[in-house]
Amino acid sequence: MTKKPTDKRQAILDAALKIFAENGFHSSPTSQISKMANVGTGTIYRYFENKDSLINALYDEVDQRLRATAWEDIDEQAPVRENLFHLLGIVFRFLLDNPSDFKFFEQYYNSPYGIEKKRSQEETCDKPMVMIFEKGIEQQIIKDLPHDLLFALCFGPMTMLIRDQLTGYFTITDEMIQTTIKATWDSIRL
Amino acid sequence: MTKKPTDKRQAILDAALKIFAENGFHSSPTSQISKMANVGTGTIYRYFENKDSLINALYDEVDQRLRATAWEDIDEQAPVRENLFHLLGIVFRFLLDNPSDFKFFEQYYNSPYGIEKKRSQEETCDKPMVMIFEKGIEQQIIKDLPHDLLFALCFGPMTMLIRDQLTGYFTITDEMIQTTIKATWDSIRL
Amino acid sequence: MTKKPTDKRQAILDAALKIFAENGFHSSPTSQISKMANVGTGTIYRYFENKDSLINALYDEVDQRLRATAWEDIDEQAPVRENLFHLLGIVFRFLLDNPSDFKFFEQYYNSPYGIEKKRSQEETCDKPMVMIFEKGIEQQIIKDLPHDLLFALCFGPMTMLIRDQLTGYFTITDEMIQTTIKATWDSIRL
Amino acid sequence: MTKKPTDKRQAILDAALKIFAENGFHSSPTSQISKMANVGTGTIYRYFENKDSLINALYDEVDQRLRATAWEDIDEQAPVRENLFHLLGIVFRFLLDNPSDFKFFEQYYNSPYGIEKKRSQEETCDKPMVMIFEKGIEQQIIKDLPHDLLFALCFGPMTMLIRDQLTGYFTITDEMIQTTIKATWDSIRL
DNA sequence: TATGAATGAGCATTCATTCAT
DNA sequence: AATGAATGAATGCTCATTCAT
Repeated sequence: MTKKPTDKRQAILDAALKIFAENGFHSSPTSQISKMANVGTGTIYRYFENKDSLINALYDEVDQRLRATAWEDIDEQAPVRENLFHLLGIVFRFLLDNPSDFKFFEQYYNSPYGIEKKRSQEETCDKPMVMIFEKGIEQQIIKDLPHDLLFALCFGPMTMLIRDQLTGYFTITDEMIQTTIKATWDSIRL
Repeated sequence: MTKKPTDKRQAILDAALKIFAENGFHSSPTSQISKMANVGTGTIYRYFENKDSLINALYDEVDQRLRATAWEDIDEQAPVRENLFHLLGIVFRFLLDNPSDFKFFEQYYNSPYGIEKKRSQEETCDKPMVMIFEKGIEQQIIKDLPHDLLFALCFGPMTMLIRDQLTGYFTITDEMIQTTIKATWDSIRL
Repeated sequence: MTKKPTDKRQAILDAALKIFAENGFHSSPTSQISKMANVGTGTIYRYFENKDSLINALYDEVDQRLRATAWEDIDEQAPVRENLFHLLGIVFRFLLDNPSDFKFFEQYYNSPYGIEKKRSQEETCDKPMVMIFEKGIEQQIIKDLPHDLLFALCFGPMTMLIRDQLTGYFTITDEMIQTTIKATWDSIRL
Repeated sequence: MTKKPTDKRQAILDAALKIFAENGFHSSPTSQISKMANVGTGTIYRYFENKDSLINALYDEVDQRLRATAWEDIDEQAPVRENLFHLLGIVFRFLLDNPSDFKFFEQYYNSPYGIEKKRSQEETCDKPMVMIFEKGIEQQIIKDLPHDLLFALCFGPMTMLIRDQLTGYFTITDEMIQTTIKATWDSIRL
């Protein structure tokens, strides 16, 4: 049984993610990616128009993965607070466990790519967040603030902590995760 | 009155900051920088050993600028809460008013440079933060958490909001700044 | 029939030899070499790690060529004197007929490359020389001197004459070659 | 008492000789030369039109030095053989003791400079050689060969040995010098 | 469909030379 | 006369992309 075409595409994406996360977009020659993916140099161009396309496709994939994770086990009937704690915990854990995804994301946002992409919050991992926010505001549990602000309050601290951990600055414990989520909750609760 | 040698060095740094912020390190040819700085290509290498040196020197300069701003008008005798609100407000405003500084910083941290630099929190804009944290903890006004975590809680949301604004996502109003700071305070207060 | 990959490598070596011999290593841009070889600039770097590698590979090639020539028609059973005259004649002729090889060699030895290479006499064109020397010494036909000295006595005059001829100083006739070899023989014979 | 202008010229020549001998013409920036000579970068251009001029002037100086050495203690009345042995010994020793001069010379001859200069044998260290050759031939002590050939026979072996020694290949002893001169004599004597 | 050799535009960096002081 | 900051042409090398097989 031979590889399905999808396999090559996926191998390229997987290799690209690792290499981009490690070295940055511009220090990651396509030749290195194709080598790690065990495909020919030209093959990348059969699946992606050019390097930029590959980067954007990779963003979409990582974004999908994160979104799927965020939805995981969300019980729409559960209380807002419980859902938020659950979701933040899952995302936190996911990003810590998938540092390449995190690094790629950060790089993407802080580059011309991210600016062009003009992250559309509605399309990211935040459908459930929106649901939680709206329900929380309606129930007068969460401050009535713009979603963007609530979003930044929820993910800003987490993001900064993970970045610090990845630069070797310190180690995040499970307890620290809970403490952070608790503090995050304090910042948005009414 | 003739140009001091510092002028050229500064012209290079200024040009580099703008171009790096706009295009990223790797899409910013030294030739473009020297052109914008109105100096010869070779002149950059009289002031900086190589492009990496320039980037690191630029980081130091921006860091200095931010640190100086953070210390501004801090009255050590004033209440903790007041000092924190003041400081966060100033930093928020500074980063919004100096988007190139912000973009450069973010890029730097999310690149091999930042990882090598291993941000030493004690040396950044946070001497006053440390003071505030310690005093707040001592007075049982602020949660007794690691400084790193408190730091992330203070600057994470702000950072994410500014990034969003710079990607054109929305506009941050003065009222929003105050709201954010208030929420930030809620996340760390006891 | 298509070009074998070796063709491009060889074309690069050939072009490099001519240009190096003419202008010296440092006045021979890789762009000029690639142009004369009818290949793209980057192609050089598919076959050689960098310019230094190219130079060293070229040395190996020229060395091989000379060595092969020196061995040519050597009849191990023939008398020492006959063998020596034959070999010196062949090498003399070869270097006169291949001035690029000669110039390249001289340049190589009088540069940091040659010093690093630390010419290992045993590995150059001199296996047959060693044989001749040892046999001659054993038969008490040749002076019992260090091989290095015998080597210098054999090739020093020849080298200097060829250099003079290449600088346009005068023309070496076949008779001159024979006279030189005869004199060389006189310097080492017992 | 301040430096005479000549001092600076000489300082530049001295520095250039060392640096050229060590690194080759093209790996010896004028800035490095001026630094070692303790003069300003521009100062070189007050004494020499450009780098090429400096190289040629340096050649002339080294050449003068060698010529002066060769003439040293030559007693025109002494026997040809004695004079030749004396002169070769002095030159051999000089070149061994002044490796920078030797290396510079070799580099010069094996470069486009040397070819342009078209070494005029009459102008080098060989006035005394010519005298010796002519007298020797007249007295039927030396083979009646072209001066060029006699010259190559005299200096070829010496040159090759010194080069070998400088590449670290082996060490030349005083005894070796005498042996070499003796062999050289054998090659040109009748 | 897949490959990887070949390409050449693009970039960091060097260094001979100039010229204002 | 002497200086050294400034210059920019020149060069080695990289890497995204193409295309013949």
